[in-house]
Order: sequence, then structure tokens, then C-alpha cells
Amino acid sequence: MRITYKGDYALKTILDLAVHYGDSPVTIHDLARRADIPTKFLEQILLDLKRGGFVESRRGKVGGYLLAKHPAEIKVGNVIRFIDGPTEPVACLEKDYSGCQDMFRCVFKPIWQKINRAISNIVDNITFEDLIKQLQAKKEAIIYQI
Amino acid sequence: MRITYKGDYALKTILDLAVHYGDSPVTIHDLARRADIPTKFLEQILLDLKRGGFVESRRGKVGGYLLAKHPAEIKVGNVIRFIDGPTEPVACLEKDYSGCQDMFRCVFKPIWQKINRAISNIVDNITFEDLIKQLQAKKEAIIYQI
DNA sequence: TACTATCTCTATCATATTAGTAGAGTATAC
DNA sequence: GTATACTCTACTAATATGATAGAGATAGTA
Repeated sequence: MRITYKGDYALKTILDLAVHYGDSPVTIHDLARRADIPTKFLEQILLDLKRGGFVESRRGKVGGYLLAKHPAEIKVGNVIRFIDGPTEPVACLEKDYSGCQDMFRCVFKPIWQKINRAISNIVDNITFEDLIKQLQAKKEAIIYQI
Repeated sequence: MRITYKGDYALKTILDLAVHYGDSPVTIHDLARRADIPTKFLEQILLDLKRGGFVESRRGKVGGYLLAKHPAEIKVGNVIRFIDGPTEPVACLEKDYSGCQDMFRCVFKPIWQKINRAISNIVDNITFEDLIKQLQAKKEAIIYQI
């Protein structure tokens, strides 16, 4: 698995929308500015995320984007798999792979499976609600420092 | 981290050489045939592996390749990091990264670090001696079936 | 010495992916 | 009816991937 810029941008965008969950829509412009993402690139990512059911949109004035579900319902794994593809480290672990032709690869397969399980175990156990809590804890720590 | 064909080929080749550790050199031709790797592509991979200190070569007749170290001294992680690059899932974890400019990414960083540790924990704890033992166990299981 | 099997090295290439950019079109609030 | 915002399709530059091509160097042996 490799996290691309697109995946990274998507995660940051979802987190931003999660922070503003329940508020009025957030514009692409604001999302792009706050996370330092090229606006036109973010447009495409948001359309993808909309098709994936992660966000909703409102057109026209006072339009923008909204999170389609509660932050607790969206896991980090959902977003990166949707944007960056499977988390498997090799193609032979993915669905509808025809199988190993040679016995050498089969010795390595359990390794990739182990890695795959480890990754899934991490990304499928963190929701955006968890991340918001961490953000708040971080903010409080900074205030405490001052 | 993503395992490329090159990395996969390198691992299979090292394993083949590990199986023949202590024997006479193995030719590129035999390695390519046994693991079904394009010969000319394998040539390049073997040159890389030689530069990386994993294999040694003998030229001329009765030439070929030999494992440069004992199979117990080579870990899966050594080979894939050398061939496919760092196992980190994102660039911000790699060495000499300038640091996070925005606070959003920082919330995700611990996730990538966790994944990175999990992967390292797996690939740095399997040597090619371990793999040979697994191969032998598999062979015996097959014989037992017959 | 000549031959041949083997490794060595550099260049080239086709395809896919990544990270964008461009521009015209559509909907909505005021 | 106009400004603001999302929508959609196409295009592009750079890089990585997975090879292929061909000339060269070395070592054993007849």
C-alpha cells in the first residue's frame, strides 16, 4: 500500500468536513486553502468522494460540501481504500487473482497476508471521530503550553 | 509500501540462491527459468543485488551467481528495501523530510508510523533460512499426501 | 590460440500512474 | 439576472515500471 497525495488530500478534506459536521456547507475554496491543496485537484477529489458516498454537496450561493455520515461512521481505511485502492502490498492478495503458478511466490504470500492484516487492523480501527478527539487533545495541549 | 515485480523477482531469486547455498554457481538462465522471470530483466536485478552485497558472481564457463552471505543473515526486509525502496507508506516518514507544514497531516502521521512499525516488524523478522525451512516443510507435506 | 558460455553495462522503449491544469457547463440564492 | 458555487470532461508533464536490445568483458577448455 502506498498513500498518494490524492489519498492524503482526501483524508485531510474528510477530517476538515468532520470538524465542521453539523455546520453549514464548506466551500472547496476554504477546504483547499486550509489544507493547502490545489483547488482544481481538490474539485476532482471531492467529486470522487461524493460518488463514494462520503460527502454531499449543495450548489449555488451558500453552497459547499458536507460530510454525508457521522464522523464516527467513517474509518480511515474506508477513505484510503476508496481513493488509493486496495491496501494489499502485492497484486496476488487482491480479489480475482488467478493463483500462484510457482511455488516460490507461495512462500512469500503468507508474509504479504500478514502485512495486509496488520495494515487493515490499523486503518479499520480509526474513525474520524477518533481523529477529531486527537485534534482537540492536541489543541488543549498547545493552549496549556501558553 | 508496494512490492513491485522487480522486488518479487529479487526475493524469489535470493530464495533460489539460498536453497543452493554452498553449491556451485547458478546461472541467470536457470534462475530465470525456474522462477519464470524474463532473463534480460533478471540480469539487471542480479547486477543490482550484486551491488547491494547480496550476491556474488563468477564469470565464464561454470560461472553464475552465489549468495554472498549465509541465508540466515539475509532478511526479507533487507532485500525489498534495497530493491523497492523504503517500506514507509508515505513520504513524510522517510529520512530528511522537512516536516509537516499543516496540522491536519500531523493527525495522520501516527497512523503511518504505526503501519510502518508493523511492516518492519514482519519483514525484519524473517530470514531466508526461515523461508527454506518453510519450503522443506511444505515439500514434506506434499510427499506425505502422496 | 580459438571458441563458447557466462556475466556486464548502457541505452532504449511502451505503458501506466500520479499530480496536476484548463475550460466550459449547471444550479441556486439573492 | 447575476454572482457564487459545484460539475464534468479533456488534456498534460513528469516519473515509475517492466521490460527489450545489443555490444562488450572474462574464464574455462579443446
